[in-house]
Amino acid sequence: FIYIRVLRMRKADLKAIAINYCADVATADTAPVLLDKAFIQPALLSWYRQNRRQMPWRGDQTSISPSAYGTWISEVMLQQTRVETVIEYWNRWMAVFPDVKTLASASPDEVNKMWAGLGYYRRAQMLLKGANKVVEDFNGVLPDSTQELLTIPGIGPYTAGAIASIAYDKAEPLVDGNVMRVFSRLLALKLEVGGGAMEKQCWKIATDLVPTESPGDFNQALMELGATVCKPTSPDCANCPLNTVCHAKLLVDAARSHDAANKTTAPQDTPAAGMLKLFAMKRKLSEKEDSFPDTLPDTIPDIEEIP
DNA sequence: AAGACGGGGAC
DNA sequence: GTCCCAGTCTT
Repeated sequence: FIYIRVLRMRKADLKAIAINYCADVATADTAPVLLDKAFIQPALLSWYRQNRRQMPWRGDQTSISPSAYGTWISEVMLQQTRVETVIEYWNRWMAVFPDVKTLASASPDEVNKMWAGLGYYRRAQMLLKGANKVVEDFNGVLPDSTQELLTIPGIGPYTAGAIASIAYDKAEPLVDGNVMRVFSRLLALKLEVGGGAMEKQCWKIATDLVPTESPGDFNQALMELGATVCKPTSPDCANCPLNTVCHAKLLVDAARSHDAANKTTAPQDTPAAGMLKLFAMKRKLSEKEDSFPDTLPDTIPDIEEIP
């Protein structure tokens, strides 16, 4: 793998290597060749088991035992909504609608009442429609294949992957905002953030990366990493289990070492901030023309958008 | 491919 | 005030 080669170089050579390397990654059509699965999978799983947050749908601090139904409810509630907000709603919901059949027999008003304050109210009605479909078409049992899950109202690609992997232990991938951010940094993807190509590439990577063993924990680890370490702003690279194989961090470190060697003033104050600024530079370059400069600029442009 | 859908926390 | 979040459905 390229990064191993780079890490063995003398610091003085890092700048040039980083520039070439950046170009390599940028033009790579398929990211999987750059993935060190043998390292990433166990590292992420190990980190997750020691650092995961407590959530009732994971069986923490609740008498409700984890179920596919409970996972479904949690995943729908979590769409565009923060974990801390969802916890109390999930607990209340599960107390009133403990299983698929109870939910299916509820009225739209009862469902709305339990959803009040969560936002995106269409989700609640979709959940009700979905419960009815599960009762009618799947004998009251949430199916375990992504293909079947996708036929249920309110369940899209992300939620289908989440239920299949987390509740049914299937090696199915999943991609959400967290995963896209983690991948964009881990592999220094030079793709427009939020664009269709970006998302497509991330699904490809996720599919290649998800392990047969503990796929649910792995997928949750990826999201948990994005939520607590590889955050949108000020990522905590020092405590990241993947910081030795992160392409973005490599590039930032190279830029910093270039600054140190040339006695230029590093525009970034922390590795984290530097990473984000370097990415901003990449964005600007890719928008102008699809090429990289011969030398890194002495000052990195202000960030416009964070990957 | 783009727009709608909600409310709350972070900066 | 602005941006973003464990997305999905509908033009």
